[in-house]
Amino acid sequence: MSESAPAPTRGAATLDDVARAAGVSLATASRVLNGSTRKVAESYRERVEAAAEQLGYTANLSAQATARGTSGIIALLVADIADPYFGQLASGVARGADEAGLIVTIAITERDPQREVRLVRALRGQRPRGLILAASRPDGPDAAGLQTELDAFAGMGGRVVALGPVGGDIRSVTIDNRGGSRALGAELAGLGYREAVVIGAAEGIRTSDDRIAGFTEGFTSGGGTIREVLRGAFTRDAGYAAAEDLVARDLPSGTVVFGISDVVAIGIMSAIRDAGRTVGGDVAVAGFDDIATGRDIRPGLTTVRVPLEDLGYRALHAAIEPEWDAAQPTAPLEVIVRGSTPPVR
Amino acid sequence: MSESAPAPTRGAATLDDVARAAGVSLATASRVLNGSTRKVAESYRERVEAAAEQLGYTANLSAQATARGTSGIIALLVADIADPYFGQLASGVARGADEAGLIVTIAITERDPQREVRLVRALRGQRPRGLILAASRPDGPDAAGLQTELDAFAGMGGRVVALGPVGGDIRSVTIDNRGGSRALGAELAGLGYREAVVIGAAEGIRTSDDRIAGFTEGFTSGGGTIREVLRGAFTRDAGYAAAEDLVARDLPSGTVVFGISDVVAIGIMSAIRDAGRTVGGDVAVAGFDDIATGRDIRPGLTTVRVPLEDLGYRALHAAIEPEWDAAQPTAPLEVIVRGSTPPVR
DNA sequence: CACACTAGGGAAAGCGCTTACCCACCACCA
DNA sequence: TGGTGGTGGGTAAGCGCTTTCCCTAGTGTG
Repeated sequence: MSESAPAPTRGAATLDDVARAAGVSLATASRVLNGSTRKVAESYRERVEAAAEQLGYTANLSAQATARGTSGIIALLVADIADPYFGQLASGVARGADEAGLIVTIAITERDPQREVRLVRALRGQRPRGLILAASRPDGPDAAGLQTELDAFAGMGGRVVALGPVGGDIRSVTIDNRGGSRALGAELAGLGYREAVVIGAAEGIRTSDDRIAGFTEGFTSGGGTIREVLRGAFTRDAGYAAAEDLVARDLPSGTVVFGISDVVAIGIMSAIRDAGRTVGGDVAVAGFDDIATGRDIRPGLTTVRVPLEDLGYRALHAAIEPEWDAAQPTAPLEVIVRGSTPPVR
Repeated sequence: MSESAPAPTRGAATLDDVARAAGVSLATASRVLNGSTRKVAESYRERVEAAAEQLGYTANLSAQATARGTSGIIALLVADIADPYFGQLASGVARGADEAGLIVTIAITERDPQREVRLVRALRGQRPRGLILAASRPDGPDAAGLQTELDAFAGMGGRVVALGPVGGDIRSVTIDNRGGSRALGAELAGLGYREAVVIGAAEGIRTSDDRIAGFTEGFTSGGGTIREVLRGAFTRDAGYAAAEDLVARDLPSGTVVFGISDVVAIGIMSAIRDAGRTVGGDVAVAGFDDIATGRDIRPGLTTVRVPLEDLGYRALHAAIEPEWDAAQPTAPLEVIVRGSTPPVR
């Protein structure tokens, strides 16, 4: 009688164990279990499969990667995985990777450019097939160091994909930040708003700059005025702090505050309320991204819908597809007006 | 003069390249760069380090894992990374892993038990040092299959850590779901509520069952009555759907609805509002977990604070520490009363 | 019936590392 | 001056796979 427990006594079953159990050579076992162009006779195939099943064999991916010289790994670099923006993005990446039979490893930059450089270097050790950079990087002093690492990465055969436009021959998945916020600005002007304050991230961060520029274009061409542009970061707390300051100084009723992202906008809303003002009729607020939360807060947050999950999915594909159409249709953005920006009566 | 560009022309620099460039043996280079108990003379060390730097060498982790027979990888299994609950948890895991110099790979179960089993098996291929199961699994029909995979995993030398109590010799990081919700129930009864409806996940899901039981104890012992327990899942949409149904049928003003988790509670709040009712004075709502969003919605969501980030961090340590005190002090839970459950006047 | 071919299994040479194990060399001591 | 231990570098044997070659059979052809 044969053992029915698939448990090898010590350690994991190796291909060698399987081959021995099936009474075939290592080569044949490999061909059957881990794919090959070579055909294997049905009778052998069955024996190998049975043995593998019996031993609970799973190929050792590290060894496989060493032997093949390439590794089914996709590395994903995000600023903060607890942030819903990155969460949704990661979700799309994970889905795509799963479909393609790839594994995703994740690393957190904590928005620290130096840390980002270190992480890219460390991740290189895995010899990933692709590296997806979702962390927004300023084009600051560490950009050179990053570029060096990315070059090394690419020189190693890995593909780098960035979210947002970048220089070099790096593939990137972009959204029309400028156009989206222009449409938002225009829409708000159309609703009757005439005064706006923008709360953005630090100058030099491309996404932030683009959104600010677009919003300004749209809002002013619709007849509005940008009273002020404050700088913070892409976080809820930065939005809160900036808005707190704003309210304390001077924030006339009827003003609309544009937070560079929904996360920021949500912080802004809280600050406004904590200061005893109300969001909507008194102070209007708008964001960008359309994270899930925006739907559930009251009033609902006016924003620009970004297909984040889809973006992650596309980034994954940009990382694995041999050919890549750089001029690929960028996902359409859509302005979503909710209660946080009621029409000015 | 020496090259200043650290770019190897083709492929990544190997340890062999470094050794050759430094004029030392492979063994010495390995000892210098990748740690060893053996000492290496300063002069050699310097030469090796210079060569490595010069070539932009980074150890190939796959090869290292194959040779060492162990892999600095921690696998994390979550139901949905876009869900803030798992996002915060993952954040803690990532932080701990980073501190320990480990890499985390993430996989998404999509709450599908069969998929979970498949994923555990696939993840085994990486021969991870540890596997953290954060997906809530029902003790359903697939439990046996999962257990088999987990045993195989453990038999391979990997450590399995589950969030929430489990059988077997699996380490687990738990929180006092029952005690927390008991306290919440008591608190709500103390605020004057007398009628409650609970919206939980499917029967058999431990976390849900514990929270329901605890809440029931606390609320009834405070003089309240549980009118009804509805079943859904740990998602916003499930909460929404259940509450929608509830409101349509019959939901007297003054009732408090306890959502098994904040995510569910947030769905409940939206459904209540979309039905034209108001949250707070009319229908009260409470949740569990204290995800970040709960702070920013209005009224604020009454909940039980769970240190999610910390939980993830502890799970990571449970996975890597050789010794593990199962009876470790479980993080204290704290009831947080916010505007969604005003005192009954 | 001899002669190409064409499967298709197996032996063995890697892949990039780690790590016994061996050994030359240099004190140090009696 | 001849042991006798450290030190510390190098050699080579793996780790678990993949893949190139080689080689034996089986097949079809004139």
